[in-house]
Amino acid sequence: MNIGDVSRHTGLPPKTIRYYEDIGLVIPGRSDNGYRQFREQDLHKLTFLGRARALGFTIEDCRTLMALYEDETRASSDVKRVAKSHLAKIETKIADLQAMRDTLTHLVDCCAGDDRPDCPILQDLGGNS
Amino acid sequence: MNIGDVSRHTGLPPKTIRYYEDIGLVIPGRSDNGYRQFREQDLHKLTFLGRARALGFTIEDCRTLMALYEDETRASSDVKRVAKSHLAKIETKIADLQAMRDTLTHLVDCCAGDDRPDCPILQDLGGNS
DNA sequence: CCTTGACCTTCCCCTGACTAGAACCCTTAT
DNA sequence: ATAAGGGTTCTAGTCAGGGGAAGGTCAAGG
Repeated sequence: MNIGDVSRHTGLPPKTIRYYEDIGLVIPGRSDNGYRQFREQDLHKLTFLGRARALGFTIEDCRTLMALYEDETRASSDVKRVAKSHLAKIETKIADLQAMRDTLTHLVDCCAGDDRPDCPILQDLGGNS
Repeated sequence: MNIGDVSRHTGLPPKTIRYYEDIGLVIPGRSDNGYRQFREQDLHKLTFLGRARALGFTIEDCRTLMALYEDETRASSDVKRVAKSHLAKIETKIADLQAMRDTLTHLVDCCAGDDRPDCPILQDLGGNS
């Protein structure tokens, strides 16, 4: 299977797949003409990576999760720890963004949005709070 | 005022302040010894930038907002448009993160987290959904 | 006068997770 | 023969700075 087919199967851009090879997440074989040859196993790995990335795991987390995935003797607690740690980061990000959103929403609501220069948004940014 | 004092006043690291000069957001003077000399106006600008960045505006947005801030003939609608556009991006990010959080929370809750290898998190990532 | 330590300068490389583009090779169809 | 549509490698760019080296400057203390 060539990289284009893999791309269509996994939804990952070819560039991304090459990048994943670059950093050692997949190691496809090569045909005589130098083209990457992906097996069912590689495709499975890439799908795994795509899903993990879609859940926001970092590449390093993905590396860890893949290792656990392939380790038949893993403990599910190890997986859970990685996931919970990631979850905590997500919660933090959400809270930060919500704080921004609340402040911004308030400011936007206070701004007339007409052709006059008076603007509570700029006033706030300028320190006149 | 030297960069260290400005850093303490604004809360911005010296590196960040130099970076802002680099990209033309502030243009401090220089003393004879080559040190940057910040005036009240520069300090004010940097405070503005710090607040805008804290609200998640991109550097380019900050550039736009600063220009509007200094333009006495601005229309508040221009400011509001920038803020609303940014707000929309924040809302999108929050929604994305919440979707990740919900999925992850569910998976984490389903995972025993013990020393056995069975793990619904890995099962999901592996495509057995 | 000399040294110490805190400050300042520029310079270049590093981050994450790719993406864009250039220059080139391979295969198949026309 | 050539054109289209794969594939390859390589470099450089993104965003918003951070780390650290090599060196200049300044004020206080011995």
